[in-house]
Amino acid sequence: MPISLICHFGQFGWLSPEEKQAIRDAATRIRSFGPDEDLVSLGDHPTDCKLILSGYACAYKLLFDGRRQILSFQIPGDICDLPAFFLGRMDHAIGTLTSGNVAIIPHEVLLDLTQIYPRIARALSHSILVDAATAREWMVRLGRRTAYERTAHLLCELWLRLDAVGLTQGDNFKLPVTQARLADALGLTPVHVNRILKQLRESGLITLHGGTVKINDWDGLRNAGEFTPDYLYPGQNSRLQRPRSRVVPQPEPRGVRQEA
Amino acid sequence: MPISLICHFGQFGWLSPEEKQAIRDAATRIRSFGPDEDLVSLGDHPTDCKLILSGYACAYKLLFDGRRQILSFQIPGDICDLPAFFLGRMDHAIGTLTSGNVAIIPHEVLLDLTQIYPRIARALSHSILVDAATAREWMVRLGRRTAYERTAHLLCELWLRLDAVGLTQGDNFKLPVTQARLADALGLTPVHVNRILKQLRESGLITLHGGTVKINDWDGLRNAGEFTPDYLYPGQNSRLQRPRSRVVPQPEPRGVRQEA
DNA sequence: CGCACAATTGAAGCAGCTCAAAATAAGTGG
DNA sequence: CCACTTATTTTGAGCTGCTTCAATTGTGCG
Repeated sequence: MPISLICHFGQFGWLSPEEKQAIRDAATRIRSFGPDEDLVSLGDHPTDCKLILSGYACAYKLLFDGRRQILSFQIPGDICDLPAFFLGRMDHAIGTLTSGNVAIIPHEVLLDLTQIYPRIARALSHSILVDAATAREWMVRLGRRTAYERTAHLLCELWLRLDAVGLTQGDNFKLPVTQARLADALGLTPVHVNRILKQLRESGLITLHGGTVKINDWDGLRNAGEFTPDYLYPGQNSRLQRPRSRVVPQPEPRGVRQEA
Repeated sequence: MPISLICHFGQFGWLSPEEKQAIRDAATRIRSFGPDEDLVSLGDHPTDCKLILSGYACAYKLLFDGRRQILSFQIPGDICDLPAFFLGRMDHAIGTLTSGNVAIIPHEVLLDLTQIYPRIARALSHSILVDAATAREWMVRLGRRTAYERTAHLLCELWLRLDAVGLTQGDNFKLPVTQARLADALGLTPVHVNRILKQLRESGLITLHGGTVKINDWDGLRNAGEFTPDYLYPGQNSRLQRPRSRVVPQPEPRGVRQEA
């Protein structure tokens, strides 16, 4: 993906051309990544932000014995290590799911941007808050939904998020994610994910072939997962709509360092 | 709890006396609540924030058939509906667990405060980000830990959070929460929570009587839950330490309204 | 073609659930 | 302060959704 397209996605969708150009200029370089590597590791104190241009990543945490929980999927347009911009330290890791590339934006440059362009600060704030809302729904999914409901729900969420950044083709979307990784996201085993996907196929709700998901029956899938998209704040997250947040974060004056 | 104590807790622990007084003055009134009522409902567009002074509440979401997932516990010092200050709308509900009371702070007053006192803006921002980090650990708990591990982990977290606001007595803390509510937090059934608590008791890790938890074996409990407290950012969350965040949110100029 | 990884299927086990009842605690009105 | 009511905790027994273990089939790629 060319750098000129950096700001066509996600939370930057509703910025002005000037603001988008400022973000493009802020990217000091592009870094490509392969599948299954860590973009950011647990405990890191990054000094830059990574804006995903292409490819998919995920936020995750590990237990000592290797169990892994995926906390969110990171798609083009997402700044995958934005929490560390505010908190200074990563309390989780960011792993890639496919190959792709990211734009590197130094924290200090982003800081300046937020001071010059309040709407950019607003975009970052909004991203943090919508991520938190998505995490809340993720908790409900893990804690109180059956495997079948969970899977249906996640597929709905993925379609909607991908559609917001123009990465769907009608009812289809690419899901270049192994069933083992879906399992890590859903809190299930890979074997069971396989069986559930089979059920969803046999129910006629979806079709799966070659890493592409086709949603055949939107109402059915939405119903199966009891999916309501309000938590994604679609009216604001989408590039089709302008922001209406009343309140947003802005950076403080420089100089205070995070962590001893 | 008298209003003079409002700011002794939680994210306000490290503000200056002047800033604390400003928050005290911002509370237009105190409202008391009983157990098991909604402080804020799903879909609300609150115009004020509710700072818990005493008692316990929780954030939760319901499924249509009544299944409930508790997303976080809200303790004295927490502003339970802070996300709505930024996003305008509640994507979840806040229910009380005990009786208690809250200080009501109108959004517009809080907005002014954040503009006058950047450190207050920083405190709010920090609260949002630590809540998000806590949610990440909550997801791991729900998705990848066994019932025994989950319960041990949650008890560790609760002790630490309560201790940060001075609500522990040594290794003891009051947990005025029914097992059914613990179950909603842990993604389990009440019956199973009961059995797990029995196991924790019989392992000698905790003692339970009359709504009071005593942690007999900190190492054992920490180990059982594989608990590492870094996600709570204890160095900053505690009133014992001053903030070091580099970047914080501040409000934008007034006038832009949230939601159509 | 053949290697490595992913998807699929089967069979058996178990963690946690459901249903049901008893014991204990907590209110509550007299 | 007691008797009565109601909620909560506790325990048992059986069940099931998901897991574990293991083997087979399919698939992308050098």
